[in-house]
Amino acid sequence: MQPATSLYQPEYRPIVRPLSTSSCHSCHRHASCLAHTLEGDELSAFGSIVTHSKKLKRGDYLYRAGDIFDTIYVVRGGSLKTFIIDEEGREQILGFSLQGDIVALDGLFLQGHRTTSQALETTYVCSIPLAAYVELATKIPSLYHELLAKMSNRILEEEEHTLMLGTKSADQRLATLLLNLSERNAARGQSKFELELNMSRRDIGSYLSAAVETVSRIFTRLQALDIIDAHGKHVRIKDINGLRKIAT
Amino acid sequence: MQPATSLYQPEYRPIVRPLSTSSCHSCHRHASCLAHTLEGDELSAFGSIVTHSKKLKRGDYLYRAGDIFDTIYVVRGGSLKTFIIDEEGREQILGFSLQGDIVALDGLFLQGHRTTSQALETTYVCSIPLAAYVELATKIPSLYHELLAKMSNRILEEEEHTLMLGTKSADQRLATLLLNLSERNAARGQSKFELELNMSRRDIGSYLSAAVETVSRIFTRLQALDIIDAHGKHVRIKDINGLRKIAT
DNA sequence: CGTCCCCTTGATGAGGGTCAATGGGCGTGG
DNA sequence: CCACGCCCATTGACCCTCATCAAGGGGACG
Repeated sequence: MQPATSLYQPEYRPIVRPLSTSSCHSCHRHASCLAHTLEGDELSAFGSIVTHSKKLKRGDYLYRAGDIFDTIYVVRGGSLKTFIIDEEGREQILGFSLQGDIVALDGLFLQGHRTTSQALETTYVCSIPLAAYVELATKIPSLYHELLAKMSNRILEEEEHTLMLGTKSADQRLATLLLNLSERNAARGQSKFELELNMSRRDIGSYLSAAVETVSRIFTRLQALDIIDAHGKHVRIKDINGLRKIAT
Repeated sequence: MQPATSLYQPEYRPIVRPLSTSSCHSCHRHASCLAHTLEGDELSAFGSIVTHSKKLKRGDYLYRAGDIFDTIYVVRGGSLKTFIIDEEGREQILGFSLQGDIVALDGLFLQGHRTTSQALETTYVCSIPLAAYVELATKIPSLYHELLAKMSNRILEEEEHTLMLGTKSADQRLATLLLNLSERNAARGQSKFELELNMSRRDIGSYLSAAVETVSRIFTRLQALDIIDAHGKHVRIKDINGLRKIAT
């Protein structure tokens, strides 16, 4: 397996969908957004409290531990990593947020953010001020339900993450992550087999609770088994069933 | 360190508070309950939708994976373990719920429970039907906020769990768990130094992602260091600062 | 009273962490 | 525009933490 190189030209280019205008009406992503049950006036009201397309460059923070929690974000394009740091400075990546994901659900109504969220590439988000959301929700109760459902789902996600860390070997964990990213790609109408890993190997290691070296070795191993084809950030899944077998 | 024995008579007995009557008004625990901001009529209205003191015996299930999600529970007394099982039957304990804890926040408004919750001892819970809660919340919006805050907190808890699993050694993890249980005891007005571990060593191992044998050995080690005094389920913390040092 | 599970302890080995070294890309500043 | 320094990714060597296997004692429960 080669190291990443800028000389390598992948045949594959991710589909870049046009960014929506500033209206929620025209946003083709609102099926995954908090607004997905809304129509007409309600959608307009919702749209009017949303700030569209805040832009982050790679490395920019969406929010940081200690920040006041006053905004919910929806990823419009790009990706983020969210992590938490303990008293000794040890860092644990909790998840990667892709297009359509809701970010920043911990700390709601509490003392502020405990986690930090950072862009992995140029990223666009919609910002929904919490106060306005809550006020609107008193008129449109389904907004409360949406938020509760998203949070419930976030709990489930983190529980699955714990399950993975607690019960699977490093190989299984990496395979599981690749499959997860593949599924999320597919759910967004993109390729199941072509992944752009904008996070570093170190980030992947942190998410999986494995050392960078271990991650690197497993990539090499998967490549040797002809299950994936990895060139730096770009990974092609060549044998998804083989990958599933390893993930189990 | 001795194995658990029924002949051993601990000097310590947990404080058993009297169970509340069927009214939320007289419940001294509602500071930690979803009702904690309510007073007067609102509290009465809340109380009227709650079924008080459902009783579970050790081993009984509060709910199981696959069950429809229609009720939120608050632990009134006793304790529960909540776990998740993967496709291969591997089990991961996600947490232990003590008096005052809200149980069953994953699966809300989704397809049902993914996890299973089981009593570790004789346990009493209040049951709050979700539909009635939501209806009442449209009149008392603070109920929505309470629930959102609890869920947000649950996300944070699980994130801290992930952080612990990902960054700490087995010794650190067990010490961290003991300190956590100690703090939660203290928050409920009970002893910081006397713990009743109603879960098995295997359960502790699962929660910490460690083998039973490892857990047992660490208990022995902590005992040898004169940091704890463990007799089966009963554990006395003799040197909480020593324990903190190990947990770091 | 037998069976099963829980807890503990010992012996052994493997999975994966750590250390070290190499090569390449990229951002910064001169 | 180039050079330097830094970070990223990979690979090899080594070793430590912890899982696994095995065995024994004790209690709970039918």
